Amino acid sequence: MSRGPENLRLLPREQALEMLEQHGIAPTEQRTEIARLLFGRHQHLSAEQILAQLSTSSARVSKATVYNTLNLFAETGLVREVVIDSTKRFYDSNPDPHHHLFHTDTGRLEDVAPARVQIGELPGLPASMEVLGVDVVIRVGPRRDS
Amino acid sequence: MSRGPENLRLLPREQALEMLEQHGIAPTEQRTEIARLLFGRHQHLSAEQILAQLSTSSARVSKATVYNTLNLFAETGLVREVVIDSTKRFYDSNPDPHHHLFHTDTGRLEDVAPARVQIGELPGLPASMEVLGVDVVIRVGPRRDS
DNA sequence: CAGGGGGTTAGACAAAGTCTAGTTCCCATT
DNA sequence: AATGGGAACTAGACTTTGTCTAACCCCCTG
Ligand SMILES: [Mn+2]
Ligand SMILES: [Mn+2]
Ligand SMILES: [Zn+2]
Ligand SMILES: [Zn+2]
Repeated sequence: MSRGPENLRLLPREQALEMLEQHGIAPTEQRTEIARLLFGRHQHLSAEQILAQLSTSSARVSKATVYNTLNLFAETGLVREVVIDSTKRFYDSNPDPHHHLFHTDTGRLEDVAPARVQIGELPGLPASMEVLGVDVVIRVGPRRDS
Repeated sequence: MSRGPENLRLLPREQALEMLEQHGIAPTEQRTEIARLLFGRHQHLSAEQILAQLSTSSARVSKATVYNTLNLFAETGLVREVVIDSTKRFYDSNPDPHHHLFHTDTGRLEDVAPARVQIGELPGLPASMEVLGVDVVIRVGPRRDS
């Protein structure tokens, strides 16, 4: 289930700083490097993958900081946390609303345009509660001949 | 996050055996006890909760067997595995198609009628692939005043 | 120069789940 | 009756993912 380097790409430092700025996050060196890596493209990375990538690069970031930073990014809405594989959390760099196709054979996660899924109104939800998000995951896999 | 006994109820042994039978699962004592507990009502239990319940009852079942059995139940489609909190898997005894409301404050999972969730055609899905299921999770929580 | 707060770090720790090796049980064959 | 084999169960070691703790660094401010 561990996919390759996937053609690494880094967001220009300039833009990473801007993203942190807009979410009220103090722009430290480590946070900037994590943002540059994660937002270099639309992708779904686990903390483990980010940690591995950073450890090869010149920018060394500790495990604790990777986890702290990703939690911070998620809390402030900078990144979207996606839970599917029960053994791992993924961080989604695609900021637009969308859903996911989960390939059970490869463990890969693919984006799906939200237009393809329509959700009706929700029944009575207490006024004190609010909808924080709607996650739609379409699981696909090799046809199991019945 | 650990909720109480929740008014324990057991499925009659007769019916548990029938369920196992219908899914081609050999009816051992342990599997039967787990089925009786899980299917005693519509609910969402973690392996941990099942293990805890069984350890108090007269039927003693080991950790390995609880996990093995739940995996077996999920593979054969007897039970539905629901992943939300990445640190725990839930096993859903409600066999009917439905979606979930996840209360982020309590960690509780609530069933939602499958209402209108329409999936459009998925482009570029190879003929060798099939949709295994669609999971919709609506995350709700206390209104965070902004 | 002293104090304080935010941030980072290594490594200890915790929790969920898997794996291993030994055992029990059942049934079929001799 | 004895033997053999396979399926299932078990305790406990182990792995993986993520959190916590305590020390440290750095910068700012008084
Ligand atoms: Mn945003
Ligand atoms: Mn079924
Ligand atoms: Zn995505
Ligand atoms: Zn349910």
